[in-house]
Formats: sequence, structure tokens, C-alpha cells
Amino acid sequence: MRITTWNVNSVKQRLGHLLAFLKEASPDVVCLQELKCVDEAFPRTEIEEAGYVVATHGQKAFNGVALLTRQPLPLRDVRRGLPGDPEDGQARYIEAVIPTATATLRVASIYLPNGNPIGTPKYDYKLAFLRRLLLHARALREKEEVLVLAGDYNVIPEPIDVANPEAWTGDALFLPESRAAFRMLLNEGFTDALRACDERPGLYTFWDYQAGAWSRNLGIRIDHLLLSPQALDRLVSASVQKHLRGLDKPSDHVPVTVELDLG
DNA sequence: ATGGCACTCTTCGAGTGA
Repeated sequence: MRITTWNVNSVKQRLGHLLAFLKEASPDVVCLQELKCVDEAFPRTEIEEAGYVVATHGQKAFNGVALLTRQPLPLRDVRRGLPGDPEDGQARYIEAVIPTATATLRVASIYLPNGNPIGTPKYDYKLAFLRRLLLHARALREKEEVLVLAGDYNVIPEPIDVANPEAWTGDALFLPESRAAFRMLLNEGFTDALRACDERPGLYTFWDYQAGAWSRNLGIRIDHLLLSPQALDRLVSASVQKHLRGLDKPSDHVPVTVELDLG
């Protein structure tokens, strides 16, 4: 069972790359972020024709998340939106249950707020969203399911996860408060799947379009798959599909994939 | 040493992102 998370930075702009990735990697579950379109504009037909079941939670112009499963895996009990703030109209969370032949899997696709600039309501919203995610993750963990919380966390967990840490001092992605909130998820019993498999520096999932960040390999690691203990027990591997950043008209993020043995 | 991008839309410039 391979589960991929990918911030595509506009699913319409990235449809060609997405369809090619589905064909070459044939992941079982895909968590997409930054659709940048309403549900009606999501390229559902093309993705269904590629062999996938689709659930979306979109909004106009910004944000937007989706879950895909490779047929015949179904998506059940779809939840759209993170609990804890009925006033929150931003489409940043979708979760579903995926029953397989041998196990029941629960997966969430999450697009956490960026939070910049600090000292503004955007930063407050980021921290509030992280608190809401912590509470929801705690409630889900008590179900003791094979659970994967995947997405663009917009948090650089540790200095090892950024090429030039000094350049990110004071940025919402790297501030102690953001990192502490992410660490609280780990302290709840969730495991950062990529770090569990590879402790080396230089693992990045995002390179800015600006300033030659890609050619100079000035990346950051902000796309994460957090595993419940039951998912960690089944962890086989985790990897970054870095080559997709080198394509023509790429997303600024690349996919990250975890393989679980649900046999 | 420095500056450098790419999306969206009540679209040709501003807002957003990281």
C-alpha cells in the first residue's frame, strides 16, 4: 500500500504531471493540496479515467485538498474540514476511511496555513489550526487505527530539514512556536515517516521558484506523513520523488510517498 | 555579490504563497 502526499500548486496547471505520476508510480492513495479550484472545476473525469476514485474539498482560487484512491479501493466516511472552528471557511482538510482486503486505513490530506507574516492574524490562524489538528489527531489516535495524517504542514521540523537555517530565522515555517506545535503531534504518538526511514540531511520537499532555489538545492522539508502507532508497525519505506521538481512547469513541492505493509 | 517566480481573478495589477 503506497500513500503519496503532493502539494501540486494548482491541479489544473499540474494535471499533465499528475496524470503522468499516477501512471508511472501507481500509488494506492494520493493526498493532494493547493488545488486552487472549486469542486466543479476539479479535473475529476481525467483522474477517474486514470483509474482513481476522487473526493475533493475545494474553494475558489486558493487552498483546496483532495483524496484519490486507486480503483477498486473506495473512499468512505469522507470528512471535509477540520473540527474546532465553525467560522473557518478555508478548504484545508479532508479525511476518509479506506477499507482494504486486510485492514482499515484512515487517511487525511492537510494543507496547513503558511502563517506569514508573523504578528498578523495569518500567524494566529496557523497556530490555531495546529492546535485544532492536535486535538483532532488525539481523538483519531484513540481509535487505534492505521492512520496517516499527510500533507503540506508548512513547518520545517528541525535545522537538518533546511539547507540554510539562518535564512529562515523568524519565518513562520521555522519559528519555535510552529516547530513546537509540530513536535506536540509527535509527542502524541505520531511518527514522521520519512525521518523514521532516513536520518540524513538534505531531504527536501519544497524549493522556491525564486532565487534559483532549485538549481542551488536550497530546499526545505515541509511535506510530511505522520503515522499512528498502528501505521508505524506496518512501515516499509518512505521516499521523496525529487525528480518531479526538474520537470518543465513543476510544482514548487514534490511528492512524498510511504509504503505500508497491510498484508 | 546580487537578483532572480508562479499561481488566481469581478484580470493587465494586486493578493497570495513559502
